[in-house]
Order: sequence, then structure tokens, then C-alpha cells
Amino acid sequence: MGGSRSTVIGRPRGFDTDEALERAMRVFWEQGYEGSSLTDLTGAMGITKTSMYAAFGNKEQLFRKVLQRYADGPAGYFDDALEQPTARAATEALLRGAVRTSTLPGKFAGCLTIQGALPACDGNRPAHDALVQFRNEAVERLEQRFRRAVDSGDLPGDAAPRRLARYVMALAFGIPVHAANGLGRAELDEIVDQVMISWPRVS
Amino acid sequence: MGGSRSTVIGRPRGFDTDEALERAMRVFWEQGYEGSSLTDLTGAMGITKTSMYAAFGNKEQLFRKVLQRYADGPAGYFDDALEQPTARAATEALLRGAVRTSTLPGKFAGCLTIQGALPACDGNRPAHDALVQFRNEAVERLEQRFRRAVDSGDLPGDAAPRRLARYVMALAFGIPVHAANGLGRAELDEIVDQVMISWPRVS
DNA sequence: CCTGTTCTGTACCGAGGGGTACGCTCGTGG
DNA sequence: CCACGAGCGTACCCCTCGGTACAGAACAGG
Repeated sequence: MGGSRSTVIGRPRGFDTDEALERAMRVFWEQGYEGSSLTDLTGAMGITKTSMYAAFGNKEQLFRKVLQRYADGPAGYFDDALEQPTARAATEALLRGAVRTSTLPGKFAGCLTIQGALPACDGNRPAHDALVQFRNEAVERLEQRFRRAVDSGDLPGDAAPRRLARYVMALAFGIPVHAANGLGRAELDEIVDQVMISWPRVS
Repeated sequence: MGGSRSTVIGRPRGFDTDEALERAMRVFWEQGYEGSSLTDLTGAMGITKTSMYAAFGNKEQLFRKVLQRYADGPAGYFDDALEQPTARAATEALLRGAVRTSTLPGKFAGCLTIQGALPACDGNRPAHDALVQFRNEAVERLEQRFRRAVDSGDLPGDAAPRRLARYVMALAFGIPVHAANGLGRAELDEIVDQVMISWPRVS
């Protein structure tokens, strides 16, 4: 089983799927799921609709693959942040990562997971649900990180990990909205400064 | 001048524009600008497309009127909050208002000004721009409220009103996203508790 | 060369989008 | 009671949507 056939049969693919996914990600990022038509997507990807369907399935599955790529790429700061030695450092890394990703050059203001499909209407229910799950998993992972911090004495014993995680994630959700409003990296970093000033101390 | 002609000529309107706007607001709220088709809207309003165009202009103008109604109604907590005696009370009232409006009964989770049209694509540029302006005005008004608080000694002299306003508004933007993720009123209020614990004190 | 297999390009599908033309209905004023 | 003027309903406009059928093009193996 699973013996990968090294010999490829049939006509070889005429484009790089990774590059195509990258371009699709940018379109979804800028315009959201509903706002991105297949014409927009395939135009940016440099392929035809037929090739896109053969390679990725359909628009919804393309979006899921883009979301996975987003998690591994632009949103990779999240995993890195959780590995910081202290809860405080994790929070700061998370928020500064959100700032950086929300203010990449080239009119990508905001965050794919926020503006991808916030409202739930008929056409985008799958994309919407996928993003809800994505965001909720992030909250939960941060909560577990804080729980460990409480156990290890890194956070005060009376700190509520779940509440704290939701608080931090509320900021992580709000920062991309500020970015969509036009705020730049320096201004958003000031918000993070403000957050860190009031971060709960151990003693 | 402007003696309003009390005598109305022509066939009278067969529906209540206020009621129709209210219903349109709910549709836009749930489904966003792009996700709300004219069929959805007029269906909920109980009128035909023709009546809607005659009464409100077109979809974009309808959205603007809905946005105005939203500001006067569900988002009215914002004006009330700014009139609170202290910056602290204003912040708490603002955030608790955001929580309440984001968790109204009947699957209206979230905030019209956030999920109405976050990404900017071809079709919804006007709605998107209107919401950007709406949100930025809110930030600015809160900043001015905080500036007054610093002048009057209500906030510490070293507090940065603009930074503080952006910080609070980041939370006000993030809370509706949490609501869209499924969090309830009690859970969101806990986030506000967390914010208020660390609010800067005068001395 | 031919066969098998996969990708590509064109041309097309039904459905639904926002928006409108036009005749009908309902009220007022003469 | 009749003309007027505005709201209403139907039926339709063109366009774009996501998705597909089908024939041709490019590779491997024989």
C-alpha cells in the first residue's frame, strides 16, 4: 500500500500549485470569500477554471486549502507565540504577530480569518463555519497555554486562563479591524504597548 | 419657509418605511452587505423591488439608511457611554453595550458595522467605505472623550488618549467577532471584567 | 507509431444578481 | 366623476455567478 508511483502518467500540470494557492490566498484575503469570484481567483492564479477545478475541487475546497496555507504561513506567528517561555511573552508575541500580518505591504490590510467570511449567508456557510472553527481553536489553544502558566506559577493563581485568553483574542480580533480602517503598523504596535502595560504581574 | 404640504397627492404608501428599514437592518446584520440579495431584503421587508427602489433609491442607499438607523438604535449605547461621568465608566458602558448589542436574541450575533462589509471587493466598495468612516469616527469620538478626561484629571496625566481609545476600540471590534464565534453574553461580560481590572488608575 | 491517462482551453449551462419599463391601482382635488 | 399623480406588481433587462462537457494537447509505456 502507499507505494508512491514515481512514474507520472498523463499530461503534466502546467502550473505550480503552491504558487497558485499563494495567489488565491491573496485574493481571498483582500476580498473575502464571497467577494472573490472564480474569475478573480483564476485570473490571479493564471489558470483556467477547468484547471482550478481539476486541481482543487471547487471554490469551497480551494478556500480550505488556502486557509491551511494561511495558518502555516502568515498566521504562523501564532504557533511561535505559544512557545514563548512566559504567558506575558506569548501574549506580546501573539499580538505583535497579528499587527505584522495585518499590515503587510500591498493592500492586504487585515486578517483572512476575520474578514474572510464573517457574516453567515446562504452562499458562504461552509467558509464561515471553517473560520469559526479556526478562530475558536485558536482561543482554546491560548487558554491551554495560560492554564499551563498558572500551574507553573508564571501567572498569578487567581488569574482565570479562559477569561484571559478570550480577552487577548478579542484584541487579536480587533487589531485587524483597525488595520482595515487604515491604521499602520506603528499605530497598532502602540495598542500592544497599552495592553502590555496592564498585563497582570506575578506578585 | 418650507410650508409642508399637508395634502398628500397620489396613492399612499402601503407599508411603514420605519418597519421596513428595521427588517432590512436585520438582514444586513445577519448576512452582510454582499450576502444580502434584493430578494432577501424585499422578502423580509414585505415589499416588492419596485417599492423598495421608489422608497430608498437602491441597495447601497438602503444600506446607508440602515446604517443610520443602526447608529440611532442598537448602537445608541455608544453615545450614552460617552456621556458617562468618568473615562472608566465610559469605557465600561461602551464595552458592555457592545456585548449586549452583539448578543441580542434571534441569531443576530455580532455587529453590523463589523461584519457588514469588512473586505473591500468590487461590488461593496461604497458600503465598505461607509463602515470604515463609521468606525473611524467612533474611535475619534472616544479619543476626544479621553482627552477631556486627561484635562480634567480623571485620567492620569501620562495617559495617551489616542492610544487608549484605540485600545478600547480594538476590544469593541473584537467582542462582536467572539459573538459571531458563538460566545454568549455572560462570557463576553467576563472579558469586560478582565478589561476593567487593569484599567489605569488616577494615582 | 498507437494507447492510455491526465491536463488545458473553449464554449456553454441554469441560476441568481441588481435594476427597470410599464400598465394597473388607489388616493386626492377639481 | 374624472383627471392627476404617486405607489404597486409583473414581467423582463443584461450581467455575472459557480460549475461543467467535450475536444484537443502533452506526456509515459509498449
